[in-house]
Amino acid sequence: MKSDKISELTTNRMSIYLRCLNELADEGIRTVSSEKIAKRFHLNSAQIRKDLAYFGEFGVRGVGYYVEELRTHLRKILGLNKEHCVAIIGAGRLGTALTDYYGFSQTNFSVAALFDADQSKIGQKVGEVEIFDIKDFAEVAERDKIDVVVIAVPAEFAQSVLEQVTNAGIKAVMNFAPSPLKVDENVKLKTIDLTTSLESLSYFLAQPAAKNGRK
Amino acid sequence: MKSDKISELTTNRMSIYLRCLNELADEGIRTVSSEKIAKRFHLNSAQIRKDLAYFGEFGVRGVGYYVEELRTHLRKILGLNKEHCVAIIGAGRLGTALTDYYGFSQTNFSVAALFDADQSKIGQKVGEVEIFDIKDFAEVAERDKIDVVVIAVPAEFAQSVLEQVTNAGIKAVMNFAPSPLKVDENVKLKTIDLTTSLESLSYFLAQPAAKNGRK
DNA sequence: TGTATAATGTGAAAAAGTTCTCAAACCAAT
DNA sequence: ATTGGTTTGAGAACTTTTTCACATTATACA
Repeated sequence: MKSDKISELTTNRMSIYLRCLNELADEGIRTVSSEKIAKRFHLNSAQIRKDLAYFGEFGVRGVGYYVEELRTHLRKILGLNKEHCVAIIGAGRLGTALTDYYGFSQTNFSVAALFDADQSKIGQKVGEVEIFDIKDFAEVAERDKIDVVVIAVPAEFAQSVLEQVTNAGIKAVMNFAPSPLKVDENVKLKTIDLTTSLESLSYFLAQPAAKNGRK
Repeated sequence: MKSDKISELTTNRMSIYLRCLNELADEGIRTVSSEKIAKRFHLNSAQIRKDLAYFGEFGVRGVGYYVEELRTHLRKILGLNKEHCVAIIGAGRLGTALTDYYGFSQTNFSVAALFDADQSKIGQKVGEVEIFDIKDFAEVAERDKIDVVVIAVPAEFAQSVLEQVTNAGIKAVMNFAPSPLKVDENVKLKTIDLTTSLESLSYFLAQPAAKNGRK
């Protein structure tokens, strides 16, 4: 274990491993080898071992990993041993859909508040979640202990929203706006760029190899 | 130019470059250097040049790139010189939100159809887009020339939906289900895993360095 | 025409990420 | 105990990706 600087590729995989272990645990499996995980979930066993080893010696040689024990470690590592409160900025189609999506899921994330600039929306509710004026973000975020923000506003507003929430002390932001955002290095920004993803599919279809969409 | 095998990292960036060029073009800028693009959009100029050079010699030494010309090249490379018809499987919150999201945008992608298994939804419309029975996918996809599919169904149904659409000849799939899917190698699958993204933010918050969400 | 400045395209170096390999450690059975 | 079969953890080897450095080509202006 020498958790010097762990790459995002590794931490993303940790999340995947946790999901795999949850499935194994549900089936009552008590121990599992990296090889078995790899086979079943189409992963690479050496990579699983290497990733896990960054964080500690969780396995037992000749045996493998104890499923419950490893789950506990992974949850701890991923900071899932505490609740996270999410605010979504932008109460449009995407923002409201995400409100439900996350609220639904039995994870450690719960959507505590929605924000918008459109006065006609403010005060309304999406399920249990109230829509607040974006102007009041700092105040509401403080009160509701928001620690994660999702940006679901049009591209042209994304940068200013980002600045507003980081100024209010938010350190983790997930951005859906197709816009290149500049952010302080002590803040973690994760951009999910649907346009780029779609265009990357389009690129694939345009290659001669992919004999195109319809057969 | 030696487009042997271009990495997905490169093609994703091509999409970003196109977006940057669109912005420059809107401002009436005619030529631009890789250095100027890099400065303005927080990118790396060497990488821009290297990425572009995989596809051809688009620049002029001492001058830079002609904005309009490069845009045309990028659109062609990304297969954006033709319309793409998208089908979304799963008419839940996320699926319907995406229907609007893409429909809205002035891109080359238009959502032609929604699919669901829930009989009560079939026949209804989301905006202009009708909801069909997933059983009829092959038929409707053929008729509407669907070439891209978005999977927005619960994780447990994702694999079977994927198989159904690839059997119908679909070659490009974007998946929102947090599920490790197995796919034929002549099909391009792009998974957007919101759970993993959130947990990666959670990991960051759990690090001592990030002195946590609320200040 | 010649000189100075600008900026590409590319080979080489560096950095980052993945896979291989195997000694060490564990378990079960004799 | 000893042997044989497993499986981890980690160094080494390999692959991929990014960054550097600069020869080459273009423009502008004296």
